[in-house]
Amino acid sequence: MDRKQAIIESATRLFAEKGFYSTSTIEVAETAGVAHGTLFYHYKNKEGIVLEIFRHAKKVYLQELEISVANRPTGMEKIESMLRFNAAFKRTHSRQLLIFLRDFPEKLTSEESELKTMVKETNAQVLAIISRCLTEGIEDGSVAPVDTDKTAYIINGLIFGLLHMDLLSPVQVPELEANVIAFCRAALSPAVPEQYASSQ
Amino acid sequence: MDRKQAIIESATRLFAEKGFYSTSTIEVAETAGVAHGTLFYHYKNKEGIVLEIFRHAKKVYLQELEISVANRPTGMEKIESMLRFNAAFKRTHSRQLLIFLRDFPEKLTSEESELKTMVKETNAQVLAIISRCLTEGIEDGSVAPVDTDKTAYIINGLIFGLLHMDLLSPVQVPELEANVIAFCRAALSPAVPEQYASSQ
Amino acid sequence: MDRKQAIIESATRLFAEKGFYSTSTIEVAETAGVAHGTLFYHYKNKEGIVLEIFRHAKKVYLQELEISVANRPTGMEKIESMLRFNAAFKRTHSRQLLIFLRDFPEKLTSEESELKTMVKETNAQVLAIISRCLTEGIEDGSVAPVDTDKTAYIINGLIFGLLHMDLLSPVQVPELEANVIAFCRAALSPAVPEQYASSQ
Amino acid sequence: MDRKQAIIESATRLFAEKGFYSTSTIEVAETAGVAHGTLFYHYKNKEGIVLEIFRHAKKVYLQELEISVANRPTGMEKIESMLRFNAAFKRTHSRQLLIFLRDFPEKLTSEESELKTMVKETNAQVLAIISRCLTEGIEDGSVAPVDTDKTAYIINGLIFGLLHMDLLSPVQVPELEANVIAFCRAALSPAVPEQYASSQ
DNA sequence: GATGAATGAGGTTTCATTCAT
DNA sequence: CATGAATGAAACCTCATTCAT
Repeated sequence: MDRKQAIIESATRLFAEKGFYSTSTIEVAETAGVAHGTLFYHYKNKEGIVLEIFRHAKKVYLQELEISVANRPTGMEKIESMLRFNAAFKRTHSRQLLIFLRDFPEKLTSEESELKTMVKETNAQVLAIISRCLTEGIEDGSVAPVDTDKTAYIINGLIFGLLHMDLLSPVQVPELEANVIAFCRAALSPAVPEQYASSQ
Repeated sequence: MDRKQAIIESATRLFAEKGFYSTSTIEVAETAGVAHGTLFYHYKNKEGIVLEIFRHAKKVYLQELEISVANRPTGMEKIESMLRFNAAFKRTHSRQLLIFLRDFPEKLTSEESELKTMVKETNAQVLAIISRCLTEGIEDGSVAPVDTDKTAYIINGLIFGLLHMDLLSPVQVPELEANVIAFCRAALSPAVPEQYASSQ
Repeated sequence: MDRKQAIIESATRLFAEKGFYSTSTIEVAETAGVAHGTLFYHYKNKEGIVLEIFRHAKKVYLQELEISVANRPTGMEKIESMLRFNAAFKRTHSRQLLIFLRDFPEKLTSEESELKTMVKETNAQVLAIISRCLTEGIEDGSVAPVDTDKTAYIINGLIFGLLHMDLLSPVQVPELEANVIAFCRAALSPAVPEQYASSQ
Repeated sequence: MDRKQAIIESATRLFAEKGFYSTSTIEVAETAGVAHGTLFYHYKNKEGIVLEIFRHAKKVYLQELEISVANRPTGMEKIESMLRFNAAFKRTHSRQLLIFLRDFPEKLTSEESELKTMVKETNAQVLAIISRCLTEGIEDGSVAPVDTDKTAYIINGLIFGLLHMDLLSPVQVPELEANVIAFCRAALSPAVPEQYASSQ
């Protein structure tokens, strides 16, 4: 039995259920079936455990995000695919996302932690991907000529905000995937519908 | 000087700068120039202090939000005005928003606290306002015939996500106000531009 | 009952008996009859407790050392009086001295602690006092013309070394007070005894 | 490379630099380039490592100390030679002495350890050597008729105290070798200078 | 209304040592 | 001979809250 992996699994579950700060390292050890000290043999810190969780999630997220936008004919379809992927990722990795959204904002403004660096990197890559899709969309005519960088921030904000509402808000959020896609499609489509464009 | 008010002011500043959980009640008392015990004479507990901060911010936010959408001719313009108001509120109440965004996600999924109730109420009201604006917009022709409830969630998510990025994300976010308005306007505008609509 | 004082008294006893590092803060609290947390209300640290012990001992030591050398007619008699005072202080403050000699060498080479500063100051003052006595002794003819600064180091080293042996060495040290005085007197006396000096 | 020796060398360096208690066994192993478990294969425990260091230093010290006093014509010259040797040993074995002076006082008052026995033995031998030199000096007329045992304690205390100041004190200690010799010579010389003694 | 001394539960981390391989 | 994963005891310290004055 791999103790290192058992620790990660217990931690992911407990942190998601009870919160990082409300879960004691003793609980993690007990749930994983290892001695308390074993945690600190394998990971430097309590934070080290959660970093391992995030490192893995980040890697999977970025890899699959890249795949989701590849092999789509137009920029608009790439954006759409990306939105779909995000909705799917929320379903498969809700625990990791929940831990991150709920428990780490605090770290992000204060200390210069490894977490902060990871978030910064992930953010930058995601923004770059969105921006690239928009640029392609503008070139292939599927997207209106918007400021690609700023629009990337907006789409990223939209994804993040909906994720946050879904996982953390005390209000019940309905299924929005189709509507979000329609919303973005409408926002990004060239202003003049094609059937009219030809008549100009 | 009013001790009760001094406590709130110190707390707002310290919680915003250092985080709610990283600020001890003793620090709040010292900064406010009152004895430690005085905090608990005026407020039930540490959370009571932050609740007072939020209660006030909530009241101001909802009042001014209502005002911002009143007296606008069309639904679309109400939405626009609301977006503008949010950007302005972010500037005037960044500390309160920061405390809320950074430090309270934890409470929102776990306990059935007064905070949770407050957030639920505020959320519901904001969603209702947006939804109402959209309905009016559809009626007056300034907004495309969308599902008003779901679109309200989307717009709310967008606002929240951008707010979050701006205040908490380690990446530097550019000024997006005008772009956000353009984005939403494009997303919500009736598909057929007016000049063509008339020719149908 | 003064809890702050009770803590100091228990700590002095326990640290002397068992050593600073082998005494837990819980033990100190229990012995003093206060809650564990009370230690940290009154003192910043475990180290803070021992610093308080030293601060007091330092003050008493330097004050009484000054008194012991005042009002002695010659420099040689001042030195003698100082040696006597040191022997007496060893008897009245053996616990404080023991704690210091046994448990703090470690701190003195590494960190830039308050303890280090205190030791440095005390050392400098003691050296200055000895040096001053020697200078006076040379002027009044009771002390041979030695290098006062270096000799002050030597006498200080002698005092310290004997103290250390007495309190810490596993060998049993006999009563040496009179012999030490004779030794120093011989070392410092002008080379030519007075009865012969006149015949020159 | 000899693992056992590598461990001793790393330990000597680390213990001297960082202190025995602040150096973990894992650090010693890493620095020595051996596995953690290897330490406990070769030495019973952490203390066993330092005992090995001291055993060697003790042996060298006593051997060379004996040599330093042999073949000197008078008792006084033996004492002088011994003082010189101590100053030299301080230079060649500062690390071992530092570890001993700084980190082991604690052990010396409490447990009945092998270390305590070693110190006791060393101490007794050194005192015996000094005492013997003094006796010889008294017999050959180079030393005043002092109580040899007690004076041996005093000289030992002086050597130890100066060593301690030099290696551990936060104050900068000047070069004192010549002065210490002069001090002891003056203290031990027969009171009546020879030119007068003959005239009696 | 205001104080501040006192509490005590709770949490993270360190580390020498063991032992199966 | 040598390893290194695993242990678990022990320690320090923080802090919101209480309550007698």
